[in-house]
Amino acid sequence: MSRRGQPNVATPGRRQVILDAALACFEDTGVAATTIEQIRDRAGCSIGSLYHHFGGKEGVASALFIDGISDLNAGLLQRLDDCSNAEQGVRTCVLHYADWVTRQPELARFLVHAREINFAPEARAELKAIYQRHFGAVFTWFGRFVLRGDMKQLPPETYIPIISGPIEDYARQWLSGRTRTPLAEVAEVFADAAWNAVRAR
Amino acid sequence: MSRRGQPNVATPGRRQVILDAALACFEDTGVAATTIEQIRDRAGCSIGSLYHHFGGKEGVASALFIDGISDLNAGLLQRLDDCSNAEQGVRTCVLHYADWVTRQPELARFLVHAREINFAPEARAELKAIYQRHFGAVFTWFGRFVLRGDMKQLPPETYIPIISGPIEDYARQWLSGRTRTPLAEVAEVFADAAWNAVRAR
DNA sequence: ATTTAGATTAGAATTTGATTCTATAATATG
DNA sequence: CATATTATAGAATCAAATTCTAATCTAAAT
Repeated sequence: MSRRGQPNVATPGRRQVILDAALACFEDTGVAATTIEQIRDRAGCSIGSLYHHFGGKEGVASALFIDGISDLNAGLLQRLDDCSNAEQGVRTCVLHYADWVTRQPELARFLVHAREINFAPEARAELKAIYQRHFGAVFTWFGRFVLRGDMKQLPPETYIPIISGPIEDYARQWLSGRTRTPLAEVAEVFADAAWNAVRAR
Repeated sequence: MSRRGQPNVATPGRRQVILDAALACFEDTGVAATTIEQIRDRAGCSIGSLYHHFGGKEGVASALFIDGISDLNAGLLQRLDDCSNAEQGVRTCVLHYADWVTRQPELARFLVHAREINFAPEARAELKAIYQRHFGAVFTWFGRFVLRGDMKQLPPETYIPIISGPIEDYARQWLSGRTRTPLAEVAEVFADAAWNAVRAR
């Protein structure tokens, strides 16, 4: 017997199961080194199913990446809503990143190390749109404080690196184990540094 | 005729030829997507030769990475020698990085996007040693200015992210084409920001 | 000058992993 | 309940990585 396929019972969450399995594999083995077979095995699905949903490893990675970035971004915008001045806003950018990375280190590790993935054109386009929307909103939020003279006037493309660069760099180190001090313990230092770097004086 | 191998005339520079070919391929196709065959073809060597020298794509990448980092680090230490106060030192860290990336964008692009590579244990150990030596030297250089009270006293592991994080983040954007303004045009802004973030006040 | 050991090169053979393809079953829709 | 669509399975195929053996070169020793 065992002629051909014996598809499973309906598994509506199959997509998410595969994503979770993939993240776990990436965490264990590294993105580059995990094989489709490992993901398939961990997810308990067939090759066919995996390709049906995602079209390959790159597709799985894209989906994971987009989900992660979207969550990170949405959280920041939410917290900015509660801020009422430039300093609070700047500090929130830094602290939110630290919190988010601390809360989901596996996903954060993936996001950080996935920068190099060759996303397909569609995924790239979607990401570009996400970034544009997000940074558009962030700049709108901060714009008034620059105009009002609370923050230095700088070339626009330099604000994000100045404010977020340091905490992201430190997070990368922490996530890869090169540093032990938890993010929470140094986040305030980075928040201070960011504010000192952009405040009008 | 053409029974077996017909090794070439001695090619002492073979190692470097392969490294150059690899960098060119990585630049064209991306690290993940270039195949051994492409590198072999561009280098004009055999598979055997490539594996003999590097043991595979990962080995080629490691060697390239270590060479690049070493050059970057050495350049900084050299330039720090000419600095005589904390502000000069901090600014030099930023400006040197900007210069270096501008001068060899291909290598820089590789370094930045190679973070995710699964280096072999030996390569990892070598890199760790390189970093320890380098950052040891850098901390020695800056230490006196912290003691003297010219710079803020901060958790030691935060200085590098604060000073170098922003320019590295911007460089990553520039290298991947998401930003047009050349590094040289914004480097001073990042140098100012770095100094403002760490100066005693 | 010969011999020998180690380093370097070559490319066929093998292995491993990615991707495609066809068949089967589940689910939804009229 | 017929039909279309979606989801699943896994064998077959394809492509790339890696191994392996043989040939050639280089340099040191005699």
